Amino acid sequence: MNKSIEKLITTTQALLWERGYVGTSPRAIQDRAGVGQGSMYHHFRTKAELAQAAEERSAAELIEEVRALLDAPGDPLDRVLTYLRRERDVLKGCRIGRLAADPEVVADPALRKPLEHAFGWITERLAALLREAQDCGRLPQEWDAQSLAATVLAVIQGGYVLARAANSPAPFEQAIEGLIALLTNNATAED
Amino acid sequence: MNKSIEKLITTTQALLWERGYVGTSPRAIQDRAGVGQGSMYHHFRTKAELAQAAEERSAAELIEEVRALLDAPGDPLDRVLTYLRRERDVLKGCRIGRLAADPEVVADPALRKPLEHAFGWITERLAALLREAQDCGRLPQEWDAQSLAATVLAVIQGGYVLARAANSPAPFEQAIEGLIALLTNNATAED
DNA sequence: CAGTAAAAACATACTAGTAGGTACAATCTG
DNA sequence: CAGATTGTACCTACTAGTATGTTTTTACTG
Repeated sequence: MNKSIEKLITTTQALLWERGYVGTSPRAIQDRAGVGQGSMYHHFRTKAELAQAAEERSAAELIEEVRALLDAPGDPLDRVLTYLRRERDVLKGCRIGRLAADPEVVADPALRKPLEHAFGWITERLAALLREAQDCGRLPQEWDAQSLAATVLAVIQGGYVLARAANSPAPFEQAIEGLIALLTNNATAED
Repeated sequence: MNKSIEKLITTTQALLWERGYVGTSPRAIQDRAGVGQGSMYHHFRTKAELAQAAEERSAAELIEEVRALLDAPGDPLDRVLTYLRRERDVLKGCRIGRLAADPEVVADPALRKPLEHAFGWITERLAALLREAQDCGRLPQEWDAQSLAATVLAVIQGGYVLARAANSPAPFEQAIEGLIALLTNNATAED
């Protein structure tokens, strides 16, 4: 067990979430982690390398949380709705989506990969559930599950953006409710 | 006409879009604008003051562009769909939404206000059109137009996030197509 | 099992360059 | 020529490290 490495990664995760990649300085990481400069640069050669480790951890944690919700037993569409209504610290935003705003993250393949992986995984998992929902007759067969999955994830990510712009969770909640109305009151609802 | 003021504002608009508030330094603004430090600090007392002017300009421009699209003649729902399919430089993201990621912007009321104003205006305008669409019978009356408007805007903003994370416009386009399917293939479609 | 060698871990000092300004003199412009 | 504008110098603090020295572990030998 290396205590310093662990502390550096969790601290960097927190700072990346709060302030993004450009807004997070090595010094801020060291101070908050209570780890000296020499230590930090011993374990991680650059800020980017440490950020990458932190991103990978955050992506894995997010995937694990979403997997737990979406793998639950029950009706597939209901599980998607549960995921949509999941409790969130809305104004804090998404630990992964936040990083997509940083040009340095998007430009560096190593820094961008964890984002692509997390969002790719969630989209695929949602698409699979939505296809199940189509097979159950709860969604029209002619809809494209893959596109719909992207829509679901986009509403969440966009909801965060609107909420932070308004400094209020209300737009997030409205966006979610609007999507739920769209998903539950569709052409198959009258069967 | 003050040439320096104009150049400073348009340059800051561009830099805020590209790099956000934290990532934009006074020096970078001066260099790209070709304006000296003395000039800049003569016209704008702080970086925040200049950023605010740039944000207000960007918000006004965005509103004007959206207004032009949404005020066009024709069926209200079709106008929303046209807005959704509008051409965009997807990987560049939204000039306003990008700033919601910056904690310093969200924390400062003066810097946050233009975002709240722009998104508030667009949401209201969309909600009005969606209500019209309900009155035309193209959307179910029981849906809440305000929530739906938030959903539409969230899909766009979230689409940008997903696209940048994937370094590809594809997730954006999928999210839009999914939303269009939801909006056009609903319970009233069988009337 | 003591002793030691090597490596891993941590700390301190230093660096060139940038962030976000202030102070003030010089220069336009009406 | 007064007031608006601009250029230059300067400031303190921070960024992203490098360089170097000091402990602390671990691993092996006799």
